[in-house]
Amino acid sequence: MSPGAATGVTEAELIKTRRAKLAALRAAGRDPYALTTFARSHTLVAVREAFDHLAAGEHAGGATVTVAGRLQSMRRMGKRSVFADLTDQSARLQVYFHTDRLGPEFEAVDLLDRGDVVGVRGEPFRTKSGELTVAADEVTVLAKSLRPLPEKWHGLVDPEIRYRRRYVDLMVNRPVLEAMLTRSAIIAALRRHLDELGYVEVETPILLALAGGANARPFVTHSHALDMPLQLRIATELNLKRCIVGGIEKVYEIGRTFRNEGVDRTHNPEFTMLELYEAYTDVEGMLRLCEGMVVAAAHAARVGERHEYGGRELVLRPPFARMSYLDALREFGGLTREDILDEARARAAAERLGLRLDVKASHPHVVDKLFEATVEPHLVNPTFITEHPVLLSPLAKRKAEDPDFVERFELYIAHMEVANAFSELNDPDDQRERFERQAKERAAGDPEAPEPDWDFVQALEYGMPPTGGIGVGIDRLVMILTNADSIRDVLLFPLQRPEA
RNA sequence: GCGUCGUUAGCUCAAUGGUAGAGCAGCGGACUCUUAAUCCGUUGGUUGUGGGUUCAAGUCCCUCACGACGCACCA
Repeated sequence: MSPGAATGVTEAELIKTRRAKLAALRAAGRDPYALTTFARSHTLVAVREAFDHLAAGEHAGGATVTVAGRLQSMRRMGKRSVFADLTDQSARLQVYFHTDRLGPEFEAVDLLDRGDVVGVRGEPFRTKSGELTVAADEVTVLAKSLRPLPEKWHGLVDPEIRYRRRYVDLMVNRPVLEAMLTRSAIIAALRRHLDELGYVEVETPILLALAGGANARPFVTHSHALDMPLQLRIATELNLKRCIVGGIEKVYEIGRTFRNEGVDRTHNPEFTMLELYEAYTDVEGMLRLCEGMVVAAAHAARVGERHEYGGRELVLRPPFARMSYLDALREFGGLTREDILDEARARAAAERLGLRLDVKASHPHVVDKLFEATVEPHLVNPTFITEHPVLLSPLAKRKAEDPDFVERFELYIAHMEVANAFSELNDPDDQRERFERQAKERAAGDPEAPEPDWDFVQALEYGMPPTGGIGVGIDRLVMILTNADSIRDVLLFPLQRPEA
Protein backbone atom coordinates (compact mmCIF):
# COMPACT_ATOMS: atom_id res chain seq x y z
CA MET A 1 0.00 0.00 0.00
CA SER A 2 1.43 3.31 -0.98
CA PRO A 3 -0.81 6.18 0.10
CA GLY A 4 2.01 8.55 -0.64
CA ALA A 5 1.68 8.01 -4.35
CA ALA A 6 0.25 11.47 -4.76
CA THR A 7 3.26 13.50 -3.81
CA GLY A 8 2.09 16.94 -4.89
CA VAL A 9 1.46 19.62 -2.38
CA THR A 10 -1.24 21.87 -3.67
CA GLU A 11 -4.19 21.80 -1.36
CA ALA A 12 -6.03 19.48 -3.73
CA GLU A 13 -3.11 17.07 -3.70
CA LEU A 14 -2.77 17.19 0.07
CA ILE A 15 -6.40 16.20 0.25
CA LYS A 16 -5.86 13.47 -2.31
CA THR A 17 -3.06 12.03 -0.19
CA ARG A 18 -5.28 11.93 2.85
CA ARG A 19 -8.10 10.35 0.85
CA ALA A 20 -5.69 7.64 -0.20
CA LYS A 21 -5.02 6.92 3.47
CA LEU A 22 -8.76 6.84 4.10
CA ALA A 23 -9.12 4.27 1.33
CA ALA A 24 -6.30 2.23 2.86
CA LEU A 25 -8.01 2.31 6.25
CA ARG A 26 -11.21 1.09 4.68
CA ALA A 27 -9.37 -1.64 2.81
CA ALA A 28 -7.98 -2.77 6.17
CA GLY A 29 -11.50 -2.95 7.62
CA ARG A 30 -11.03 0.25 9.61
CA ASP A 31 -13.57 2.58 8.00
CA PRO A 32 -13.49 5.52 10.41
CA TYR A 33 -16.84 6.91 9.31
CA ALA A 34 -18.65 3.64 10.00
CA LEU A 35 -18.30 3.99 13.77
CA THR A 36 -21.12 5.50 15.79
CA THR A 37 -19.84 5.53 19.37
CA PHE A 38 -16.63 5.31 21.31
CA ALA A 39 -16.62 4.63 25.02
CA ARG A 40 -14.03 6.76 26.80
CA SER A 41 -12.91 5.89 30.31
CA HIS A 42 -11.29 9.28 30.92
CA THR A 43 -11.19 12.76 29.49
CA LEU A 44 -7.63 13.91 28.97
CA VAL A 45 -7.69 16.15 32.01
CA ALA A 46 -8.99 13.22 34.05
CA VAL A 47 -5.98 11.16 32.96
CA ARG A 48 -3.71 14.01 33.98
CA GLU A 49 -5.32 14.18 37.41
CA ALA A 50 -5.50 10.44 38.02
CA PHE A 51 -1.90 9.72 37.01
CA ASP A 52 -0.19 12.91 38.09
CA HIS A 53 1.64 10.92 40.77
CA LEU A 54 3.71 8.88 38.28
CA ALA A 55 7.42 9.60 38.51
CA ALA A 56 9.61 10.02 35.44
CA GLY A 57 10.05 6.63 33.80
CA GLU A 58 7.27 5.07 35.89
CA HIS A 59 4.36 3.12 34.37
CA ALA A 60 0.84 2.79 35.77
CA GLY A 61 1.37 -0.85 36.68
CA GLY A 62 -0.83 -2.23 33.94
CA ALA A 63 -3.77 0.11 34.52
CA THR A 64 -5.28 1.27 31.24
CA VAL A 65 -7.34 4.22 30.10
CA THR A 66 -9.39 4.80 26.98
CA VAL A 67 -9.29 8.33 25.60
CA ALA A 68 -10.23 10.12 22.39
CA GLY A 69 -9.37 13.38 20.72
CA ARG A 70 -7.74 15.12 17.79
CA LEU A 71 -4.14 14.50 16.79
CA GLN A 72 -2.32 17.81 16.98
CA SER A 73 1.21 16.81 16.07
CA MET A 74 3.11 13.64 15.33
CA ARG A 75 6.78 12.96 15.95
CA ARG A 76 8.10 9.85 14.30
CA MET A 77 11.00 8.05 15.96
CA GLY A 78 12.20 5.33 13.64
CA LYS A 79 10.09 2.72 11.93
CA ARG A 80 8.47 1.43 15.06
CA SER A 81 7.41 4.37 17.19
CA VAL A 82 5.51 7.63 17.02
CA PHE A 83 4.82 10.26 19.66
CA ALA A 84 1.70 12.33 19.11
CA ASP A 85 -0.22 15.04 20.91
CA LEU A 86 -3.90 14.44 21.46
CA THR A 87 -6.36 17.16 22.45
CA ASP A 88 -9.92 17.01 23.65
CA GLN A 89 -12.12 19.73 25.11
CA SER A 90 -10.47 19.34 28.48
CA ALA A 91 -6.73 19.22 27.80
CA ARG A 92 -3.78 18.04 25.73
CA LEU A 93 -2.06 14.72 26.39
CA GLN A 94 0.78 12.88 24.69
CA VAL A 95 0.27 9.37 23.34
CA TYR A 96 2.96 6.89 22.33
CA PHE A 97 2.47 4.39 19.53
CA HIS A 98 4.99 1.56 19.48
CA THR A 99 5.02 -1.76 17.66
CA ASP A 100 6.00 -3.55 20.88
CA ARG A 101 2.55 -2.84 22.29
CA LEU A 102 0.48 -2.36 19.15
CA GLY A 103 1.80 -5.25 17.07
CA PRO A 104 -0.01 -5.40 13.72
CA GLU A 105 -2.29 -2.57 14.90
CA PHE A 106 0.63 -0.28 14.11
CA GLU A 107 -0.36 -0.36 10.42
CA ALA A 108 -3.12 2.12 11.29
CA VAL A 109 -0.57 4.55 12.75
CA ASP A 110 1.09 4.78 9.35
CA LEU A 111 -2.22 6.03 7.97
CA LEU A 112 -2.74 8.75 10.56
CA ASP A 113 -2.47 12.47 9.88
CA ARG A 114 -2.44 15.54 11.98
CA GLY A 115 -6.06 16.47 12.52
CA ASP A 116 -7.45 12.95 12.63
CA VAL A 117 -9.81 12.10 15.46
CA VAL A 118 -8.64 8.93 17.17
CA GLY A 119 -9.48 6.77 20.14
CA VAL A 120 -6.63 5.23 22.11
CA ARG A 121 -6.60 2.53 24.78
CA GLY A 122 -3.35 2.20 26.64
CA GLU A 123 -1.29 2.42 29.79
CA PRO A 124 -0.37 5.79 31.27
CA PHE A 125 3.31 6.35 32.02
CA ARG A 126 5.67 9.24 32.47
CA THR A 127 8.54 9.61 30.03
CA LYS A 128 12.15 10.07 31.12
CA SER A 129 11.75 13.74 30.31
CA GLY A 130 8.74 13.92 32.61
CA GLU A 131 5.78 14.08 30.25
CA LEU A 132 2.66 12.13 31.14
CA THR A 133 1.89 9.86 28.19
CA VAL A 134 -0.45 7.03 27.22
CA ALA A 135 1.31 4.02 25.66
CA ALA A 136 -1.18 2.74 23.13
CA ASP A 137 -2.33 -0.89 23.08
CA GLU A 138 -5.10 -0.15 20.62
CA VAL A 139 -5.84 2.70 18.24
CA THR A 140 -9.13 3.48 16.49
CA VAL A 141 -9.58 6.10 13.80
CA LEU A 142 -12.86 7.84 14.65
CA ALA A 143 -12.76 10.42 11.85
CA LYS A 144 -10.25 10.92 9.08
CA SER A 145 -9.32 14.56 8.59
CA LEU A 146 -9.13 15.21 4.87
CA ARG A 147 -7.92 18.80 4.98
CA PRO A 148 -4.49 20.02 6.07
CA LEU A 149 -4.32 21.81 9.39
CA PRO A 150 -2.60 25.18 9.84
CA GLU A 151 1.01 25.27 10.86
CA LYS A 152 1.71 23.85 14.30
CA TRP A 153 3.92 26.66 15.57
CA HIS A 154 2.36 29.92 14.39
CA GLY A 155 -1.07 28.36 14.19
CA LEU A 156 -3.88 30.10 12.39
CA VAL A 157 -3.37 33.86 12.49
CA ASP A 158 -5.28 35.43 9.60
CA PRO A 159 -8.32 36.94 11.34
CA GLU A 160 -10.49 36.50 8.30
CA ILE A 161 -9.97 32.73 8.17
CA ARG A 162 -10.13 32.49 11.95
CA TYR A 163 -13.66 33.92 11.98
CA ARG A 164 -14.84 32.23 8.79
CA ARG A 165 -13.57 28.81 9.83
CA ARG A 166 -13.93 29.18 13.53
CA TYR A 167 -13.92 25.39 13.88
CA VAL A 168 -10.30 25.38 12.73
CA ASP A 169 -9.47 28.30 15.01
CA LEU A 170 -11.00 26.38 17.91
CA MET A 171 -9.05 23.22 17.21
CA VAL A 172 -5.63 24.80 16.83
CA ASN A 173 -5.79 27.93 18.98
CA ARG A 174 -6.57 26.65 22.44
CA PRO A 175 -7.01 30.12 24.02
CA VAL A 176 -9.99 30.63 21.70
CA LEU A 177 -11.61 27.48 22.99
CA GLU A 178 -10.80 28.50 26.57
CA ALA A 179 -12.44 31.91 26.06
CA MET A 180 -15.61 30.33 24.74
CA LEU A 181 -15.73 27.88 27.65
CA THR A 182 -15.21 30.77 30.05
CA ARG A 183 -18.03 32.67 28.40
CA SER A 184 -20.30 29.70 28.96
CA ALA A 185 -19.17 29.41 32.59
CA ILE A 186 -19.87 33.10 33.20
CA ILE A 187 -23.39 32.91 31.80
CA ALA A 188 -24.10 29.72 33.73
CA ALA A 189 -22.84 31.35 36.94
CA LEU A 190 -25.00 34.43 36.44
CA ARG A 191 -28.04 32.26 35.82
CA ARG A 192 -27.28 30.18 38.92
CA HIS A 193 -26.74 33.32 41.01
CA LEU A 194 -30.05 34.80 39.94
CA ASP A 195 -31.95 31.53 40.25
CA GLU A 196 -30.67 31.13 43.82
CA LEU A 197 -31.95 34.61 44.60
CA GLY A 198 -35.38 33.60 43.36
CA TYR A 199 -35.49 35.39 40.01
CA VAL A 200 -37.63 33.84 37.30
CA GLU A 201 -36.15 33.45 33.83
CA VAL A 202 -38.51 34.15 30.95
CA GLU A 203 -38.28 34.39 27.18
CA THR A 204 -39.91 37.31 25.42
CA PRO A 205 -40.33 37.69 21.65
CA ILE A 206 -37.48 38.58 19.35
CA LEU A 207 -39.86 39.31 16.46
CA LEU A 208 -41.96 42.35 17.20
CA ALA A 209 -44.29 44.68 15.36
CA LEU A 210 -42.50 47.53 17.11
CA ALA A 211 -39.05 47.33 18.68
CA GLY A 212 -38.70 49.61 21.69
CA GLY A 213 -36.99 50.07 25.02
CA ALA A 214 -33.84 51.67 23.63
CA ASN A 215 -32.77 54.24 21.12
CA ALA A 216 -31.42 52.23 18.22
CA ARG A 217 -32.18 51.33 14.64
CA PRO A 218 -33.84 47.92 14.45
CA PHE A 219 -33.37 45.22 11.85
CA VAL A 220 -36.49 44.91 9.75
CA THR A 221 -37.92 41.72 8.30
CA HIS A 222 -41.23 40.51 6.96
CA SER A 223 -43.78 37.89 7.93
CA HIS A 224 -45.24 36.16 4.90
CA ALA A 225 -48.01 34.54 6.93
CA LEU A 226 -49.23 37.84 8.36
CA ASP A 227 -48.02 39.92 5.40
CA MET A 228 -46.63 42.56 7.71
CA PRO A 229 -43.27 44.10 8.52
CA LEU A 230 -41.56 42.92 11.70
CA GLN A 231 -38.63 44.27 13.68
CA LEU A 232 -36.01 42.38 15.68
CA ARG A 233 -35.92 43.48 19.30
CA ILE A 234 -33.43 46.14 20.40
CA ALA A 235 -34.07 45.50 24.11
CA THR A 236 -36.21 43.28 26.31
CA GLU A 237 -37.11 46.12 28.65
CA LEU A 238 -40.72 46.85 27.81
CA ASN A 239 -41.88 43.24 27.71
CA LEU A 240 -40.10 42.41 30.96
CA LYS A 241 -41.81 45.35 32.65
CA ARG A 242 -45.13 44.04 31.29
CA CYS A 243 -44.22 40.86 33.22
CA ILE A 244 -43.75 42.96 36.36
CA VAL A 245 -47.15 44.58 35.79
CA GLY A 246 -48.66 41.11 35.43
CA GLY A 247 -47.19 39.97 38.75
CA ILE A 248 -43.91 38.19 37.99
CA GLU A 249 -42.07 40.03 40.70
CA LYS A 250 -38.45 39.02 40.06
CA VAL A 251 -37.94 38.44 36.38
CA TYR A 252 -34.99 38.28 34.02
CA GLU A 253 -34.02 37.29 30.51
CA ILE A 254 -30.61 36.49 29.04
CA GLY A 255 -30.87 36.81 25.34
CA ARG A 256 -29.79 38.05 21.99
CA THR A 257 -30.54 41.63 21.09
CA PHE A 258 -30.13 43.15 17.65
CA ARG A 259 -29.16 46.66 16.64
CA ASN A 260 -28.76 47.67 13.02
CA GLU A 261 -25.77 49.87 13.63
CA GLY A 262 -22.03 50.11 13.35
CA VAL A 263 -19.60 47.27 13.94
CA ASP A 264 -16.43 47.91 15.89
CA ARG A 265 -14.27 46.61 18.70
CA THR A 266 -17.10 46.77 21.23
CA HIS A 267 -20.19 46.43 19.02
CA ASN A 268 -21.59 43.47 17.10
CA PRO A 269 -25.00 43.74 15.40
CA GLU A 270 -26.28 40.93 17.59
CA PHE A 271 -25.15 40.76 21.17
CA THR A 272 -26.23 39.23 24.45
CA MET A 273 -27.87 41.20 27.17
CA LEU A 274 -29.10 40.27 30.59
CA GLU A 275 -32.08 42.35 31.66
CA LEU A 276 -33.64 42.00 35.07
CA TYR A 277 -36.56 43.67 36.85
CA GLU A 278 -37.62 43.39 40.47
CA ALA A 279 -40.74 44.74 42.08
CA TYR A 280 -40.58 46.68 45.34
CA THR A 281 -36.97 47.72 45.01
CA ASP A 282 -35.15 50.60 43.36
CA VAL A 283 -31.85 51.60 41.82
CA GLU A 284 -30.02 50.95 45.09
CA GLY A 285 -31.21 47.36 45.13
CA MET A 286 -29.98 47.00 41.55
CA LEU A 287 -26.60 48.42 42.50
CA ARG A 288 -26.01 45.80 45.17
CA LEU A 289 -27.25 43.07 42.82
CA CYS A 290 -24.94 44.35 40.09
CA GLU A 291 -21.88 44.10 42.32
CA GLY A 292 -22.89 40.55 43.21
CA MET A 293 -23.24 39.62 39.55
CA VAL A 294 -19.83 41.00 38.61
CA VAL A 295 -18.24 39.08 41.47
CA ALA A 296 -20.07 35.88 40.48
CA ALA A 297 -18.97 36.31 36.88
CA ALA A 298 -15.36 36.98 37.84
CA HIS A 299 -15.36 33.94 40.08
CA ALA A 300 -16.69 31.77 37.25
CA ALA A 301 -13.92 33.11 35.00
CA ARG A 302 -11.36 32.37 37.72
CA VAL A 303 -10.45 36.02 37.85
CA GLY A 304 -9.35 37.41 41.19
CA GLU A 305 -9.89 40.85 42.68
CA ARG A 306 -6.90 42.20 40.83
CA HIS A 307 -7.18 41.64 37.12
CA GLU A 308 -5.15 43.06 34.28
CA TYR A 309 -7.08 44.16 31.23
CA GLY A 310 -5.86 46.28 28.36
CA GLY A 311 -2.56 46.93 30.09
CA ARG A 312 -4.24 48.32 33.21
CA GLU A 313 -4.82 46.65 36.53
CA LEU A 314 -8.48 46.55 37.54
CA VAL A 315 -9.59 46.07 41.12
CA LEU A 316 -12.83 44.09 40.98
CA ARG A 317 -13.68 44.46 44.66
CA PRO A 318 -17.03 45.81 45.85
CA PRO A 319 -18.12 48.30 46.84
CA PHE A 320 -17.29 49.87 43.49
CA ALA A 321 -16.65 53.59 43.28
CA ARG A 322 -19.68 55.87 42.89
CA MET A 323 -19.81 59.26 41.29
CA SER A 324 -22.81 61.25 40.19
CA TYR A 325 -23.17 62.19 36.55
CA LEU A 326 -22.82 65.89 37.38
CA ASP A 327 -19.86 65.40 39.71
CA ALA A 328 -18.07 63.39 37.03
CA LEU A 329 -18.62 66.09 34.41
CA ARG A 330 -17.49 68.75 36.84
CA GLU A 331 -14.37 66.87 37.92
CA PHE A 332 -13.22 65.62 34.51
CA GLY A 333 -14.70 68.26 32.21
CA GLY A 334 -15.16 71.37 34.32
CA LEU A 335 -18.81 71.38 33.28
CA THR A 336 -21.75 72.63 35.32
CA ARG A 337 -25.34 71.58 35.76
CA GLU A 338 -26.42 74.37 33.41
CA ASP A 339 -23.93 73.24 30.75
CA ILE A 340 -25.94 70.03 30.61
CA LEU A 341 -29.52 71.10 31.12
CA ASP A 342 -29.41 74.13 28.81
CA GLU A 343 -29.26 73.04 25.19
CA ALA A 344 -27.46 76.17 23.93
CA ARG A 345 -24.85 75.96 26.69
CA ALA A 346 -24.36 72.26 26.01
CA ARG A 347 -23.62 73.03 22.36
CA ALA A 348 -21.25 75.82 23.36
CA ALA A 349 -19.43 73.45 25.71
CA ALA A 350 -19.12 70.88 22.95
CA GLU A 351 -17.63 73.53 20.68
CA ARG A 352 -15.18 74.60 23.41
CA LEU A 353 -14.04 71.00 23.67
CA GLY A 354 -13.59 70.78 19.92
CA LEU A 355 -16.21 68.08 19.45
CA ARG A 356 -17.39 67.69 15.89
CA LEU A 357 -21.15 67.55 16.10
CA ASP A 358 -23.78 67.38 13.45
CA VAL A 359 -25.88 70.58 13.47
CA LYS A 360 -28.93 68.33 13.63
CA ALA A 361 -27.62 66.60 16.75
CA SER A 362 -30.29 66.57 19.44
CA HIS A 363 -29.79 67.95 22.94
CA PRO A 364 -29.50 64.46 24.46
CA HIS A 365 -26.97 63.53 21.83
CA VAL A 366 -24.84 66.58 22.58
CA VAL A 367 -24.90 65.84 26.29
CA ASP A 368 -23.94 62.25 25.69
CA LYS A 369 -20.99 63.35 23.58
CA LEU A 370 -19.83 65.66 26.35
CA PHE A 371 -19.85 62.79 28.80
CA GLU A 372 -18.14 60.43 26.39
CA ALA A 373 -15.38 62.94 25.64
CA THR A 374 -14.66 64.12 29.16
CA VAL A 375 -15.57 61.35 31.59
CA GLU A 376 -15.33 57.98 29.86
CA PRO A 377 -11.56 58.12 29.29
CA HIS A 378 -11.10 58.25 33.08
CA LEU A 379 -13.30 55.30 33.97
CA VAL A 380 -10.95 52.35 34.30
CA ASN A 381 -11.81 50.67 37.58
CA PRO A 382 -15.43 49.66 38.08
CA THR A 383 -17.33 52.88 38.68
CA PHE A 384 -21.01 53.57 39.09
CA ILE A 385 -22.00 56.80 37.40
CA THR A 386 -25.30 57.80 39.02
CA GLU A 387 -28.19 60.23 38.69
CA HIS A 388 -28.30 60.95 34.98
CA PRO A 389 -30.32 63.79 33.48
CA VAL A 390 -33.88 62.81 32.67
CA LEU A 391 -33.35 63.90 29.09
CA LEU A 392 -31.07 60.88 28.63
CA SER A 393 -33.36 58.51 30.51
CA PRO A 394 -36.86 58.25 29.03
CA LEU A 395 -37.80 55.17 31.07
CA ALA A 396 -36.35 56.06 34.49
CA LYS A 397 -38.03 57.54 37.53
CA ARG A 398 -37.22 61.12 38.46
CA LYS A 399 -35.46 61.99 41.68
CA ALA A 400 -38.09 63.32 44.03
CA GLU A 401 -35.95 66.23 45.16
CA ASP A 402 -34.53 67.07 41.71
CA PRO A 403 -36.88 66.12 38.86
CA ASP A 404 -34.46 67.05 36.07
CA PHE A 405 -32.45 63.99 37.09
CA VAL A 406 -33.32 60.34 37.55
CA GLU A 407 -32.54 57.46 39.88
CA ARG A 408 -30.11 55.64 37.65
CA PHE A 409 -26.60 54.26 37.38
CA GLU A 410 -24.32 53.00 34.67
CA LEU A 411 -21.43 50.73 35.58
CA TYR A 412 -18.26 51.51 33.65
CA ILE A 413 -15.27 49.17 33.54
CA ALA A 414 -12.23 49.79 31.36
CA HIS A 415 -13.98 52.70 29.58
CA MET A 416 -16.90 50.49 28.60
CA GLU A 417 -20.49 50.73 29.71
CA VAL A 418 -21.15 47.30 31.17
CA ALA A 419 -24.44 47.82 33.01
CA ASN A 420 -27.30 50.30 33.08
CA ALA A 421 -29.95 50.40 35.80
CA PHE A 422 -32.64 52.59 37.22
CA SER A 423 -35.69 52.92 39.36
CA GLU A 424 -38.29 52.22 36.70
CA LEU A 425 -40.72 54.96 35.78
CA ASN A 426 -44.18 53.72 36.76
CA ASP A 427 -46.14 56.97 36.41
CA PRO A 428 -48.14 56.40 33.20
CA ASP A 429 -48.74 60.09 32.62
CA ASP A 430 -45.05 60.98 32.91
CA GLN A 431 -44.22 58.04 30.61
CA ARG A 432 -46.80 59.20 28.08
CA GLU A 433 -45.36 62.73 28.08
CA ARG A 434 -41.83 61.46 27.51
CA PHE A 435 -43.02 59.26 24.65
CA GLU A 436 -44.90 62.21 23.17
CA ARG A 437 -41.74 64.29 23.22
CA GLN A 438 -39.92 61.52 21.36
CA ALA A 439 -42.79 61.27 18.89
CA LYS A 440 -42.44 64.99 18.18
CA GLU A 441 -38.71 64.64 17.62
CA ARG A 442 -39.43 61.79 15.27
CA ALA A 443 -42.08 63.80 13.42
CA ALA A 444 -39.62 66.68 13.23
CA GLY A 445 -37.32 64.42 11.24
CA ASP A 446 -35.07 62.73 13.81
CA PRO A 447 -35.03 59.16 12.50
CA GLU A 448 -33.18 58.00 15.62
CA ALA A 449 -36.03 58.95 17.93
CA PRO A 450 -37.95 55.80 18.83
CA GLU A 451 -41.54 55.24 17.89
CA PRO A 452 -43.63 55.19 21.09
CA ASP A 453 -45.14 51.95 22.35
CA TRP A 454 -48.53 53.17 23.55
CA ASP A 455 -49.55 49.77 24.83
CA PHE A 456 -46.70 50.03 27.31
CA VAL A 457 -48.27 53.20 28.70
CA GLN A 458 -51.55 51.34 28.95
CA ALA A 459 -49.78 48.61 30.92
CA LEU A 460 -48.49 51.23 33.35
CA GLU A 461 -52.03 52.54 33.68
CA TYR A 462 -53.01 49.19 35.16
CA GLY A 463 -50.41 49.91 37.84
CA MET A 464 -46.78 48.79 38.01
CA PRO A 465 -45.31 48.44 41.48
CA PRO A 466 -42.17 50.39 42.33
CA THR A 467 -39.52 48.49 40.41
CA GLY A 468 -35.79 48.38 39.96
CA GLY A 469 -34.32 47.23 36.66
CA ILE A 470 -30.89 46.53 35.21
CA GLY A 471 -29.34 45.56 31.90
CA VAL A 472 -25.90 43.97 31.67
CA GLY A 473 -23.85 43.72 28.49
CA ILE A 474 -22.71 40.13 28.74
CA ASP A 475 -20.27 40.28 25.82
CA ARG A 476 -18.39 43.23 27.30
CA LEU A 477 -18.26 41.61 30.73
CA VAL A 478 -16.83 38.47 29.11
CA MET A 479 -14.33 40.59 27.17
CA ILE A 480 -12.99 42.07 30.37
CA LEU A 481 -12.83 38.76 32.20
CA THR A 482 -11.15 36.92 29.30
CA ASN A 483 -8.79 39.74 28.31
CA ALA A 484 -10.34 40.07 24.87
CA ASP A 485 -9.55 43.23 22.89
CA SER A 486 -12.50 42.77 20.58
CA ILE A 487 -16.06 41.60 21.01
CA ARG A 488 -15.35 39.24 18.10
CA ASP A 489 -13.02 37.33 20.39
CA VAL A 490 -15.87 36.41 22.72
CA LEU A 491 -18.36 35.51 19.98
CA LEU A 492 -18.12 32.11 18.32
CA PHE A 493 -19.33 33.39 14.97
CA PRO A 494 -19.09 37.17 14.66
CA LEU A 495 -20.88 38.72 11.70
CA GLN A 496 -18.83 38.68 8.48
CA ARG A 497 -19.62 39.61 4.94
CA PRO A 498 -19.95 36.61 2.62
CA GLU A 499 -16.65 35.38 1.30
CA ALA A 500 -15.70 36.77 -2.10
C1' G B 1 -20.67 55.61 5.06
C1' C B 2 -15.25 57.95 5.15
C1' G B 3 -9.87 57.27 5.77
C1' U B 4 -5.33 54.26 6.39
C1' C B 5 -3.13 49.59 5.90
C1' G B 6 -3.32 44.64 4.18
C1' U B 7 -4.40 40.19 0.64
C1' U B 8 2.17 36.00 -2.36
C1' A B 9 2.35 27.83 -1.64
C1' G B 10 -2.36 24.19 2.80
C1' C B 11 -0.34 27.58 7.17
C1' U B 12 3.34 31.58 8.83
C1' C B 13 6.12 34.96 6.18
C1' A B 14 10.25 36.99 2.46
C1' A B 15 11.19 39.08 -2.42
C1' U B 16 15.39 47.82 -5.59
C1' G B 17 10.25 47.65 -11.57
C1' G B 18 14.44 42.68 -14.09
C1' U B 19 14.37 34.24 -13.56
C1' A B 20 8.65 34.26 -7.30
C1' G B 21 11.76 32.23 -2.21
C1' A B 22 12.12 30.24 2.99
C1' G B 23 10.23 27.72 7.37
C1' C B 24 6.37 24.49 8.78
C1' A B 25 2.96 20.91 6.77
C1' G B 26 3.18 16.99 2.69
C1' C B 27 6.00 13.00 0.10
C1' G B 28 10.66 9.48 0.10
C1' G B 29 14.66 7.94 3.38
C1' A B 30 17.60 7.58 8.49
C1' C B 31 16.58 7.41 13.75
C1' U B 32 13.47 2.66 19.87
C1' C B 33 11.73 8.37 25.35
C1' U B 34 10.26 12.51 21.16
C1' U B 35 7.74 17.09 22.37
C1' A B 36 8.82 23.75 17.46
C1' A B 37 12.24 16.39 17.63
C1' U B 38 16.68 16.03 14.56
C1' C B 39 19.24 14.74 9.86
C1' C B 40 19.32 13.76 4.19
C1' G B 41 16.39 14.30 -0.22
C1' U B 42 12.02 16.21 -2.68
C1' U B 43 7.24 18.20 -4.52
C1' G B 44 4.22 22.41 -4.40
C1' G B 45 2.44 29.34 -7.24
C1' U B 46 -3.45 32.15 -12.25
C1' U B 47 1.12 36.77 -6.23
C1' G B 48 -7.44 38.39 -3.95
C1' U B 49 -10.48 40.37 -8.88
C1' G B 50 -10.58 43.19 -13.37
C1' G B 51 -8.20 46.97 -16.08
C1' G B 52 -3.93 50.37 -17.08
C1' U B 53 1.41 52.27 -17.39
C1' U B 54 6.09 49.87 -18.98
C1' C B 55 10.75 46.57 -23.20
C1' A B 56 9.53 44.24 -18.41
C1' A B 57 4.65 44.53 -12.76
C1' G B 58 4.06 40.51 -6.69
C1' U B 59 6.22 45.58 -6.81
C1' C B 60 3.68 51.71 -9.96
C1' C B 61 -1.69 53.71 -11.17
C1' C B 62 -7.13 52.81 -11.23
C1' U B 63 -11.60 49.51 -10.19
C1' C B 64 -13.92 45.97 -7.38
C1' A B 65 -14.10 42.07 -3.32
C1' C B 66 -12.81 40.68 1.53
C1' G B 67 -10.33 41.80 6.13
C1' A B 68 -7.77 44.74 10.15
C1' C B 69 -7.37 49.46 12.45
C1' G B 70 -9.27 54.46 13.13
C1' C B 71 -13.41 57.91 12.41
C1' A B 72 -18.70 58.41 11.95
C1' C B 73 -22.96 55.78 13.85
C1' C B 74 -24.27 53.14 18.46
C1' A B 75 -28.16 57.76 24.89
